[in-house]
Amino acid sequence: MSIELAARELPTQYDHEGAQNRWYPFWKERGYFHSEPDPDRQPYTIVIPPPNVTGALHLGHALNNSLQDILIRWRRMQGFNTLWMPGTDHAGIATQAVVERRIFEQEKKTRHQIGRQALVERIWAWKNEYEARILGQLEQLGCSCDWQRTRFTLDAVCARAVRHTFFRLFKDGLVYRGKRLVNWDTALQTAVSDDEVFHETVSGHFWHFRYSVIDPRPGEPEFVSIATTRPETMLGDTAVAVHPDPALALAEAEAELREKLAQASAKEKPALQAELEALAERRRAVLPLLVQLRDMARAGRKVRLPLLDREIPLVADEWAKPQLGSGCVKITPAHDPNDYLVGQRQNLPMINILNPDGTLNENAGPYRGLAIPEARQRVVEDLEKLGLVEKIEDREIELAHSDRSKTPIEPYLADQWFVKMDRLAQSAMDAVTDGRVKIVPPRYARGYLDWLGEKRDWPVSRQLWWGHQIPIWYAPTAGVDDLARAFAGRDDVVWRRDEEHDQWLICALEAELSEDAIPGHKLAREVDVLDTWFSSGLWPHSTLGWPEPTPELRYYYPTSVLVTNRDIITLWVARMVLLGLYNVGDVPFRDVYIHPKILDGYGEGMSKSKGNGVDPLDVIEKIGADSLRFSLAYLTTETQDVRMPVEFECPHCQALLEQTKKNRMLPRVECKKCGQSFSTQWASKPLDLALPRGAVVSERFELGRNFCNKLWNAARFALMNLEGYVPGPLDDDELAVEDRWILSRLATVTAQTTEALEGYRYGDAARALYDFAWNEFCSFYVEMVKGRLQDPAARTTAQRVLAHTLDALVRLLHPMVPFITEEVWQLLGQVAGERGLAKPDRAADSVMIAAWPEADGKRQDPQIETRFARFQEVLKALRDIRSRQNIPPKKPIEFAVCCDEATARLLGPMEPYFASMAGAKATGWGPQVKPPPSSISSRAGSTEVFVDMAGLVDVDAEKARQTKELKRLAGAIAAKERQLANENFVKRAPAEVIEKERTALAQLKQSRASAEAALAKLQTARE
RNA sequence: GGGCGAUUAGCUCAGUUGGUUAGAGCACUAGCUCGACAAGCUAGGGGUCACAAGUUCGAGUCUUGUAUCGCCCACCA
Repeated sequence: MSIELAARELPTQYDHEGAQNRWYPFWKERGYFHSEPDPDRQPYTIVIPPPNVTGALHLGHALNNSLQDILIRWRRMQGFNTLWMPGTDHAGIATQAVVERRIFEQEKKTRHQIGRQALVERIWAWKNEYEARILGQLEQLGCSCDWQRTRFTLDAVCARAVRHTFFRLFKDGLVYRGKRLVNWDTALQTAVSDDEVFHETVSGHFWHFRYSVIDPRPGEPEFVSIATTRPETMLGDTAVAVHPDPALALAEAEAELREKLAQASAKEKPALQAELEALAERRRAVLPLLVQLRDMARAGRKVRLPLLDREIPLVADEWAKPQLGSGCVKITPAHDPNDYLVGQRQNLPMINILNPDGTLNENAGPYRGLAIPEARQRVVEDLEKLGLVEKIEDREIELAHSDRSKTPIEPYLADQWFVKMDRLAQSAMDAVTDGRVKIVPPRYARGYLDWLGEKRDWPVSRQLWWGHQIPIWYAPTAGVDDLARAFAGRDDVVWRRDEEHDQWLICALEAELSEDAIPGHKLAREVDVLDTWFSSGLWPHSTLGWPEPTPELRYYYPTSVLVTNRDIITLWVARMVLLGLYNVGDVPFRDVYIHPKILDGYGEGMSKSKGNGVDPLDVIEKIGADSLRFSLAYLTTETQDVRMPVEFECPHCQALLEQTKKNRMLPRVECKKCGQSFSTQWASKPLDLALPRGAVVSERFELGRNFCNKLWNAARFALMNLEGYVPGPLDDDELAVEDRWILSRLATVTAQTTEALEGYRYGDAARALYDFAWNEFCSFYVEMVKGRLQDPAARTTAQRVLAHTLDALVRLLHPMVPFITEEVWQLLGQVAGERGLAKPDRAADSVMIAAWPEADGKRQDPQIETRFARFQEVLKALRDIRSRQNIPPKKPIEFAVCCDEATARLLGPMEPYFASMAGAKATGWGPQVKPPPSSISSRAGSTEVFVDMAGLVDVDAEKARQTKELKRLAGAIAAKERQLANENFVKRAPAEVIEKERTALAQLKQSRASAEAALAKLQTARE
């Protein structure tokens, strides 16, 4: 069969599924993804932000990984030795919470009923399932990861890095154990970090209580008033605070308010005014009392804590704001972050009243054993009986909730492990400040520096079962000599005194210490595990084999770029920088590229916990990974997040159903149009899964789909026309005008694409290629070359340029659309195995390993591009006239162009193309051209195109158009004349700008004259 | 409360050092099955560039303020 016939049999629609199934295994089998250190080549390395194994990937991940793959594929083609390190994150608390919830739903068992070992086994099973799914999704996306190096943050290699890091930190005194107030999740019974807490407004109350002053002297108040939103915490009160200088504090508050008032808008003023008056009133009414209480506090006076009958001191502390409430505040150091600070400052006892499960402990006296809500109710009732409740207000409260269990957070005093941040944080700040790590876009550096600048110690222990167990053993009874004897000669064991608990802390590097490692004493293993960011913070070097000085570590580290989103700049990026510097002595990556976020149709970020994450799987199945990837790249611009409204496609009637907030995560949906139900990507129960599957799609991906299809058909055209292709050097003298033009454009676009990718400007690169491929290659080059492909004399050169241009285009597009470009590359290889202009070469076995095109500056030809611009203008004018006058597409027309000599010379060689592309025959061009007696005109820049109508004119339509045009011109001329009449403009604007404006005005006037003439002629024609 | 970003066509978004009366995709209208492509081709309609003031010969672009939306951080006994 001839090549042409074979090509004709290719489907007119790109078969994405076939290409994906063909080429991914092909690449993988040939080892293209794999990288080995090679000192002769320059490395280019990316470590994947390891996705959590909590669930399947969504479109946000699809974006993140597409962008990485684009960089990796592009750099690979540029000749770098590229490594893309894949893997997944155990995601400690998140994964454990998901699995615990699942077990509770299905078996009604808590983790304590199941036990540590069994639960961990269940989580491993979950991890295996989702890891496989996630890695499969990455493959479907086309990611060219080095799968042989796949890591998991909890695997043996990463575990070893964790042990070594912790050991070093412990040895250097950078990790310590201490009591701190933590966010306690009473459901999961673990501390959670600030980042795992969200606030929700709930309606609650504000209770005002009285504590009686002990032995009030004459003139002294008998009570102090305090207020709280959590009455039960009063059981843990250890003081009542009043401001040390209430007068000054009030004055300052007033001054501040006045300043605000001075700058406030009229709308805000009344409220501020009222506030100011209230403050003045307070100064009169409350201040004396506060001063008195302050003096009492200084004298060491006490109040009686009701219910528990405890004496607690009055203290003077700035935390008590005289402008708020009664001006006095109860202090519960063990259950409130601010009170905790007061407790530290004032040396107050810290009384913990809670058990880990959220019930009250023995410190709560008679309330012991009650859960918080009951305790709250009882405390209020009992205080009411004592007449100590002043009033109860309704109030909206921003209540902290755990992100994981969705239950309220209790501030809770617990022993935790911390990493000292001062030195480490500083090192990470310096790395960004001095440019060793470059954050793109640069505005994100600020948040990073601010956050690190606080240098808050990092709480790293979690009371979980899923994670890296902290390698610490407690020796409460042993003495320092026992330790020295037991671990004599071992440099893999270090110990440190824990004064607070009067015990030794022992850290072992890799060995597990047995209970009786110290003869005569019992060791207890720390049961807590490390924060998940501890192990992911090591990711860039742990995956490369650290602490071993592996060839990989030496060669690939520091990695080239980290591609991630802004949510985890502090949590993760900052930790990687400081731990990388600490462990390896160098930054983990040169660049950090922060990409946009994918938002759902309601502007909310996609996340697994919110449930609005859309699995890209439906999109890939429906329109292919290439379409998805190209669309995402096209949408990746610098400042704008990507809003991605999605729809369900009913499998019964193909209706598109909007994804609403309500239905967005439902396992089954009922079609509004046909009434039948279908399952969605969230289905998990057999009953739902049995239904036909409705895909989640978004019309926003049609851009990519249409583009891929356009590319596919351009390739089909080329293949159909490469019969008899003979490779050979190109003779520049034989190049037609369209050849020179497309080669010029190709050189420019190649440079633009490369430049855009270098600056992580994906959207620019995608746009440049989209416009070139569609509007230049397809719409003009292919159309213009058709004639020569039928002409035996011109065919060879035309084929060579066509094959070369397609070849280059496919290469440029490969990083974004890997599958279709490979498909085309392989097909092209069959008919044109050797390609290239000056000296054709055998094409690479795969476009994936083909060389990235270099912009050939010598091919850039401004003159030919100007010629094309003129040509395109005239062509558009002709088509415009044809369309407006309803001249049938096939009816030949004749036209003349009135223009200057230079333009005439440019247009001359284009004559045949007017015939082939607009069915129009030129009768003349130049300044001498006179309009035919019956003609329609259209202006294009400085030229005017006349089409000989010979009785075809639709007079009314044309008159309307010319009138409208005249109006537009009048406006434009007026604007220009105004500008040119402005003395300042003429005086100050650069000469070239003025000249440009003058020329433009002259042109506009000329256009107006011809429009008037045309209109006049139409009037006559009518009569 | 502090910080960051946004506001341009019905929708989703581009718009470079300030320089013709502002562009794309989708949607819409009209016409096209001509040997690459109807997921297409050709043409068209559609915008007071959020608002106000300022700088400038000239502002979508720079400055200030206002409004609205989103995100991050902190805090609210």
